[in-house]
Amino acid sequence: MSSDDLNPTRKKILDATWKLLEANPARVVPMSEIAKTSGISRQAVYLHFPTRAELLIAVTRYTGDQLKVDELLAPSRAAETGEARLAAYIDFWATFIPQIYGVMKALLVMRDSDEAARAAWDDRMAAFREGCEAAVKALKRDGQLRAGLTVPVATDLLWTWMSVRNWENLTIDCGWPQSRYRKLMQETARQLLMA
Amino acid sequence: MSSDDLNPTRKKILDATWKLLEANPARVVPMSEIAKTSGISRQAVYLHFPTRAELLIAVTRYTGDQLKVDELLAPSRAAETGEARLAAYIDFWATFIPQIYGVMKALLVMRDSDEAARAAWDDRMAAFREGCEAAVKALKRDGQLRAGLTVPVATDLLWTWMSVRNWENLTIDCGWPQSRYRKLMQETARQLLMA
DNA sequence: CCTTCGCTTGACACAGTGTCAAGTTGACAG
DNA sequence: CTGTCAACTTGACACTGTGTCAAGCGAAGG
Repeated sequence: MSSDDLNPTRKKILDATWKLLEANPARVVPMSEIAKTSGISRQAVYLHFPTRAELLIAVTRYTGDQLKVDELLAPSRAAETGEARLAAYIDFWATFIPQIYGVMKALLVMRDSDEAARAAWDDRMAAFREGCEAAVKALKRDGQLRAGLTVPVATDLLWTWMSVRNWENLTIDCGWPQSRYRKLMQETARQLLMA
Repeated sequence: MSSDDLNPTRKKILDATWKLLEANPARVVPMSEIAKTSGISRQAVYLHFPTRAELLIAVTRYTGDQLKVDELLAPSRAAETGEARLAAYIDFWATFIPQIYGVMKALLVMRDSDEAARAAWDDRMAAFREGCEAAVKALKRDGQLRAGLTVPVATDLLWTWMSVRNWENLTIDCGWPQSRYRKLMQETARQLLMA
């Protein structure tokens, strides 16, 4: 869908932005630097993306398309049991986060000061949340959901526990290798949600 | 200790900043607004706090002093069993976070762009982490720590799970009332850490 | 040949941080 | 009473970054 926007200049900008954000997720990359890296004038960037927020949002969609999210999600969707679905979803997410972290972080930083960025972030998070909810519902269906947990509350828990910020906290701040993150997320999500 | 800095102008600035941050945690409050609210010229603020980061750091210390953290921590420190210590610590934290959220959020926003803010945040978080570690060690001592968890890993888990960002996520984004947050933190921390 | 589209160049307004210099005011010491 | 000093004020400035505007340029296509 959004891959139709294959305008070469636009693509150059998106690629440059992605690259810069991935290289330095914490820093707020100025538009001038994005322009320079794209090999394009600063104004041309504004011609394609009227504001910084719109550029970030477009990059978010772009990375999603490039990474073929739907394919990565297939195993989770195909899972028979709730338990398997949860495991597959966590696996997907643990693979996915590191690849989009730079872009998501940039969006997250803007979220506090920009309405459009907030909406874009919330939209992405809502999609992620749906995945969590589907897993939780599958658990519930199989009678595996821990006593005392309703579907929405369990979804909140899972969604929060697997959030980008927690990934950041555990891998970047605590220095966990990706493998440990993956393993412990599997284990702890079970502890949190299952009977 | 830092309460000795009872210089009235300084205090006015700290109070105004605290108030403004608490009133609107997300927004980046400009120095000019802090000055106006303090009833003082913008330059005078810079006379007391050379940079925005130093002001935020001072406010963080100030709020800690005002809220008598040590007193609030007493029940946790006095706990006999590991389980009681964990429960008391979570209780402390669930009471404490909402009161410092505005200030911590401001520090968190600056953390990504300012070295001093990063250091201040990390310092506060290290203190919080020590509390987590003490609780985890008490659990370990009592043989209550879940099999397969080492003290540092369990500390990372607890610390991450109880983080300011997760509080923000659950109460502000998910809309949980404070009571539910407290109750579920107690419950889930057990699930995560205990045998 | 002339238009139009996509881009460039260079200017500008605006907000916010941090700096600087000169002036005011009030307290306190001699 | 006078002089001094510290704390504060006023008003300017430089700098960075966003977003806007207007004029120009070059190549593709009617």
